[in-house]
Amino acid sequence: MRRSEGVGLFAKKVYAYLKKVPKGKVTTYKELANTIGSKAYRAVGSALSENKDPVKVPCYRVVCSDGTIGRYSAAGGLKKKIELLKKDGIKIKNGKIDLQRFGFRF
DNA sequence: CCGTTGACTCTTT
DNA sequence: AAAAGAGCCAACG
Repeated sequence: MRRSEGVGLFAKKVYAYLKKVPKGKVTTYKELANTIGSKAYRAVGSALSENKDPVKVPCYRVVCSDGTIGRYSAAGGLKKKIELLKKDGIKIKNGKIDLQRFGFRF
């Protein structure tokens, strides 16, 4: 029963696709999962929480589908995530992101 | 294999 | 607007 593919094949795909997101843009958990070919929105987030390569995998670039920041377990916490996003050139409005402008579509 | 959990999302109160 | 409920899927014990 190959329930788990080593470290989790699913997570691997998440990392791979996330790396494709251009700088200055963000993606949502839903879009990411959909691109991979699954609807495991939650699994995507869980995979990112494991985040083995924070440098290669900018998890801060992943936000909720409604534009909210979501969560950030890495150093600095949610606050740091917002800072990083702003640094990428993403404008945050009242704690929310304009997915119309910054939401990257695969 | 089953039950619980979770960086989610959608619909209904 | 905010909270609660239902649905979704992968990882873990």
